[in-house]
Amino acid sequence: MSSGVRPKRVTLSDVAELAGVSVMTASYTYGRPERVSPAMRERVLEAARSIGYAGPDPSARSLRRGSTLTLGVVLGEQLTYAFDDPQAVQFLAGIAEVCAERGFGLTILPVTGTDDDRERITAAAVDSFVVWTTAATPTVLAAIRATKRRAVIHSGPPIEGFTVVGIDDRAAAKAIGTVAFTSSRRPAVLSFPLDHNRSSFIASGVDPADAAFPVTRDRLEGYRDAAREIGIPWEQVRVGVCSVNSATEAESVAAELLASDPAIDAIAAMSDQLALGILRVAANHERAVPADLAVTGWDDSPIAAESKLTTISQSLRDQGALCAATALGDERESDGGEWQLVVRETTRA
Amino acid sequence: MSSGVRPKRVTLSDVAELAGVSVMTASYTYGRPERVSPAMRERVLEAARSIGYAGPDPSARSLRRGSTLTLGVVLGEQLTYAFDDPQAVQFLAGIAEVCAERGFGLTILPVTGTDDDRERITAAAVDSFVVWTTAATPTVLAAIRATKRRAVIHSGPPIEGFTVVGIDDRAAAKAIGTVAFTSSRRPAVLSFPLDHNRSSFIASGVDPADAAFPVTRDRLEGYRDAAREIGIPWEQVRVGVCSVNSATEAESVAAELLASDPAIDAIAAMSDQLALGILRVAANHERAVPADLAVTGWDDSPIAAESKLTTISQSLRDQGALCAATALGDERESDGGEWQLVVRETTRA
DNA sequence: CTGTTAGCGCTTTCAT
DNA sequence: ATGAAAGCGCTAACAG
Repeated sequence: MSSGVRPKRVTLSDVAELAGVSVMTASYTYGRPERVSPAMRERVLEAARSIGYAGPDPSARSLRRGSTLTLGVVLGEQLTYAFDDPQAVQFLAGIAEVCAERGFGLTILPVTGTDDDRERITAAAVDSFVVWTTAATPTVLAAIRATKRRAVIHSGPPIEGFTVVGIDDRAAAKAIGTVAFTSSRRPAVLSFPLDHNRSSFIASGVDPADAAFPVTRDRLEGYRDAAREIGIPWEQVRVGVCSVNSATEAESVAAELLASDPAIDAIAAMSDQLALGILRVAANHERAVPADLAVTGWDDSPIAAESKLTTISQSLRDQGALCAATALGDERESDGGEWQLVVRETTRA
Repeated sequence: MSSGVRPKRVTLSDVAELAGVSVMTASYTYGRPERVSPAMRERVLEAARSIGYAGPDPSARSLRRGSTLTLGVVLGEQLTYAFDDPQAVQFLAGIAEVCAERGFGLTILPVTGTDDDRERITAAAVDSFVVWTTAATPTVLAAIRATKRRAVIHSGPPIEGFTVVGIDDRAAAKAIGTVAFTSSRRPAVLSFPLDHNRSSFIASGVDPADAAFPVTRDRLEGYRDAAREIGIPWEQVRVGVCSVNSATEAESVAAELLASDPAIDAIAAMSDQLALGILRVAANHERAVPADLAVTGWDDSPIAAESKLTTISQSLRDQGALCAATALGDERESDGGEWQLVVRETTRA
């Protein structure tokens, strides 16, 4: 007796009847005001008000129109993680901005890694999708493809059926890797997770192809390019894999990394967060940066500026906006996002 | 010729026809698998696969069922701001968790302060709403009420038609204010914005009733209670209003506050972020904490622990979850969220 | 400017 | 276990 109180929904035809007009006139009052005379319009609205009609039912409208005016954003794993990642949040903010501008709704679709993922995606009442890189599991991609709706994926290699928006991670990694590894004999890398296992570990000669996440893979490839170019075989380069993108996590992995090989004299990290962890470890161990240890980040977040970190600048916010605009039908303007190498004081000249 | 390529949607009846069964059998295959023999089920799914049917159309389903299985979250102003506020993000994460658990979608509804707000809310295909405090403008509340759908608002005083979930801000503010102002002669407050103007300024004897945001109002009232209880008239208590919830902003307002009256020896801040700003200013001005200046925060975020800050502990994440559960129909378990006073080292014994 | 007709794609009865 | 009929609430498409 408490929850099923649906007081027999008020519909457009109730309003029309009360106002003494046809249903269409009532409909036009809401959807095409210009087709209705001001007088009629007022009469209809008055009737609506008097019986508490709040406006056309969204589902009915969507069904009839064939469009929901809503954009779906597929976010990585436990939403928890997504919201804990400042980069993801920025990305989302960019999307939200575009949606608000165009009167589009914004539906969040968490990917948990379970079977429901497929279902949750097919069940989403959205016109198109934006996929955040780390959420791009095969299951998710397949489910989205099956819906035949427009989909944009942020970053990564071309994928059949998806528009990819993002920077060229490999090229950028090569660029910053080259700076990071300048006059280094023992370069190393601090990496994002390779896949959904999210375990942290340290290894040498990690094959980028083993990374399930495209971002991770592309950046590893770029760092490898950089190492090779300065004549260091990739097999000698240690990679510390961090399970999450946080400075705390990076601290422990970086400490372990340096313990595993004290000769390491340069570490390229996949985010400023991670780089910050390295800087803390360096401070604790009295390793001079960049003299004893060169460090680079990625993202040019406020942290980077504070820490004088050499980093890659890309506005996740802008990329979010670009992804949303593309998903909503804009013709893509550029072939990918822009990026800049920002050289500060944590690398050797 | 590029966007209108709708290849004539595949519907359930196409699938049924191809499988040689009635539409209902096909429908049951998706919605009530147990009512269909495994053989039939497989035949239907096979047919679906062969013509690329991805599953029932969400809008049609919602229309028929009378429910969208989606929760709407109304977030404050420019989404930008919402996502920049770690507390809001935590709250959102809590909501997302509950939604994911129950197979509900989650639609974000930004409030921009413009007229579209009303429209965006009525047009949202959601079953119920959760409103983040700072988004609770009269327009928004009216629009939500008009939809007659269930709505939960986080924090603040009772509002007709809404369930309020949250802690008793006034009581908590009085509790922490009392600790903050212990043996203080010149207490002060660092506050959230009073309304959507979002300007920063400093004033004495601010009337809590002037605060449009319920959180701000309730906390000011609590601090006032605390001040009075120790015999200090509220009119003498300076309030520094910060335009945004960030340490940087707090730094500048706190510096100004102390400059305006160097005798200030205690500041109660409405968030740990703000308190952090005060601590920085204290450090810069060589003011010993808590001896020369007592400081309190609010939220017990990681910052608070790091800074040994006396604060109020309330899990925004839990509250998000509680709001979502309530909005989704759970009977409320408690009359409000729990909170604890966490006394650390920034206040005088 | 207003009205008529038709039906979006699905699922809830209520049969069989 | 399967099916036939009816219609959720709305708007496109066409009259008038």
